[in-house]
Amino acid sequence: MKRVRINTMEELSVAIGVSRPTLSRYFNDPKSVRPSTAEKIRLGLQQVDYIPNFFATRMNRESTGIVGVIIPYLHDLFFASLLEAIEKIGLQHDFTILTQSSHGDPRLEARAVERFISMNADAIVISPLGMDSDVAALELAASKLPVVFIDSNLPEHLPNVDFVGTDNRQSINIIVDYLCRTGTAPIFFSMPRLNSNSQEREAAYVERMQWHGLEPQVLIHEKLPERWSERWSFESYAYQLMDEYFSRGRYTQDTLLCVNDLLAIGVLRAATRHHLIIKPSAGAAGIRVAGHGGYPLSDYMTPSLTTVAQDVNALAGAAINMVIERVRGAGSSLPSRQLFEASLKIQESA
Amino acid sequence: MKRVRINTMEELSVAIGVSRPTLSRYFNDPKSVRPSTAEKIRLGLQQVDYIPNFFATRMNRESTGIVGVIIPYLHDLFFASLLEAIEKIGLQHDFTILTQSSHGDPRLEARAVERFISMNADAIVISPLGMDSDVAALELAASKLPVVFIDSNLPEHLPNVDFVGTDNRQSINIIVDYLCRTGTAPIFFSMPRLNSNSQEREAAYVERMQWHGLEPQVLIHEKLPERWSERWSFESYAYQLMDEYFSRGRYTQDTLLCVNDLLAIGVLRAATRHHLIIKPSAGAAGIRVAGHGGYPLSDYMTPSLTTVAQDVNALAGAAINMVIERVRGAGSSLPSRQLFEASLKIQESA
DNA sequence: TTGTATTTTTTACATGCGTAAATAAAGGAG
DNA sequence: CTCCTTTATTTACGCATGTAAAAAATACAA
Repeated sequence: MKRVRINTMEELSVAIGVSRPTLSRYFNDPKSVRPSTAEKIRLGLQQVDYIPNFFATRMNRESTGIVGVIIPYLHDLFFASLLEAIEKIGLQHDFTILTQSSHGDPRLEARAVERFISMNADAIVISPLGMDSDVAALELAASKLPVVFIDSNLPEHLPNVDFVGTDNRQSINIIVDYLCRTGTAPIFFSMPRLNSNSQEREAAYVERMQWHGLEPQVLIHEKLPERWSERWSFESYAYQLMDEYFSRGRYTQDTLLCVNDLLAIGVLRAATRHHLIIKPSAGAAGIRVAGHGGYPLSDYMTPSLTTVAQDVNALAGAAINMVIERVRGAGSSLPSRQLFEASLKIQESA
Repeated sequence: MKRVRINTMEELSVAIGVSRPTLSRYFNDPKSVRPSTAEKIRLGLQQVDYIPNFFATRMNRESTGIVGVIIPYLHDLFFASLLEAIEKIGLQHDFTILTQSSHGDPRLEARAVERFISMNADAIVISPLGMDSDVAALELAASKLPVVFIDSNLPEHLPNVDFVGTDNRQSINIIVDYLCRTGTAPIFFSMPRLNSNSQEREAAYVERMQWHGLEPQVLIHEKLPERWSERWSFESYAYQLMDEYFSRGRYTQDTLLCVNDLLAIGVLRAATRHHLIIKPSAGAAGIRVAGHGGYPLSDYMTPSLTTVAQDVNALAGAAINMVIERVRGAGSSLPSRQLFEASLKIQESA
């Protein structure tokens, strides 16, 4: 900790003996002032405690360097790892990453969007809630600054919005193919009123099953919890539902392909509680469970979860690259849509 | 979405027909203008798209309403749930919660602290990295605004910093007592160079074991991963270490009390991979595993994890209350230190 | 040495809004 | 209807910095 407490650049300028604008230029690019001046400032800064005001530095500036990130839910490790990847890559590009969680609530999502607009953020990277998102707020945002959807999309595709996500058709195909090849045909387990991914994956599942000449079977309950937060508690939802089914002896010898890993974790837990035989050897009867997403803790489940892993780093990198392109570029290019392949992760559960 | 695009309050004032300062007062408190004027403004706002500039509104204001939250690590669900609790409670008190993750890196932590100083945040709520934290940066922060440590503390207690945490002595006592009562005495499994909690818990463990007249036994490896991010990957660290031990037949019939739940999850996974008998019935030989923290997914492990659950909501609520007190109050009161009890959560693993 | 071209630095204004002080309007009593 | 009190609105200034334009300093050649 240094000695003198300096609060404004004005104070600093008299303390060091250069004009305030010169300091301003130095902070934005030390090479934009004469080397002797830069050295003088550098030495002066070592004697004092000075931190430029965040708001003032961003008030009258063409680019704030802020990238706002909005995710639906913090306690889903998929989003946590996605966010970490975005933060790390964004940091490398000298962006200031600010994050808001919508807590599964569309009103909070809309508020977060407005907050980033009000900050003149360079761009917004958002994993939208989906069905329930406030489309008007997102449209307003897209009309004012670059918006990149990541991982999930809105039902009605917005113009002027870029998209980075996983190729659900590819990912579902490889997991369906694997499951069909190694045992009974999978039943697709989903949740209603989610985002674009759940719909896309279900459609891809149905299509691929028909391609195999098999009858698609979708397990989905229309009844949803009332509260937003519970609506996104996949694992507990799946556990409760399957616990009931298993008690009645249903689905105990089937292969369940879950729309995401958290659902699969809930299913797994229900299955182990009911002492069901998981991933039976050839010929024997038992249940198999597969997920989708590549949840960070899937390796630590017992049995470890067979899934298709999304490439979080690729998604994050692509999103930041799109932001850079929009910020640098003329901004008149068409909205881009970038899909990444997922990789099959065969473990113990299927 | 509305019609007219309005960018500044100035534009809005001519559009509605009241002066700009009147609008400013209306936004800060609609009741501070005449009802007829308020109604006029309200109607006018429905015709336009206007979002006040975030920076400008916080520039020349006594209180910014911003509470900065800094957590070490996003992909630890304990911190994720802590953060969610803080955000929700903070929101109820009309604070603007901004979050930064230090990604386990003390330089990023220091940068986050400086960022919130530069924003004139009303307060900082931080779960410090601990040993590796930049003390100077935190001291500087504490000299400028209220700082509340949550969950973990620094080795050297800073003056002027409030603390909200779990009563480690109480939590360790109840889990040690339970384990001693129901089977072999626990071995304490920890990681070196963590935060204050690991030291406190170890000390509490040693003390309680001696109180029971038992020999304390601590399992700890001094070798740590080089990279910050890996240093905080508890589950993989624990898995690798215990996998090796189990291969050599060590600890396969002991009771392991882990300093946190993620370590326990790693241990559990190693144990199930080695087909060890977990939580043996009375008399039989086998391993028991207990954690500490109340990790959200501990119910979904197989076997489900026996642990002591920290009260995340209580911690978050107390932290926000301290912030409110510091902001409202004269601010001259002594630093407070508030500890919460944890509750024993007996499940399948011990 | 002087004049010109090329940096650097400074002066002056801008950013969008909060807020104290000054002014105007409304309300009520006589 | 007039005057005074109370409340509401406006004028004027401030916040901490960025940045274009003007002024000064430097560099270099003749």
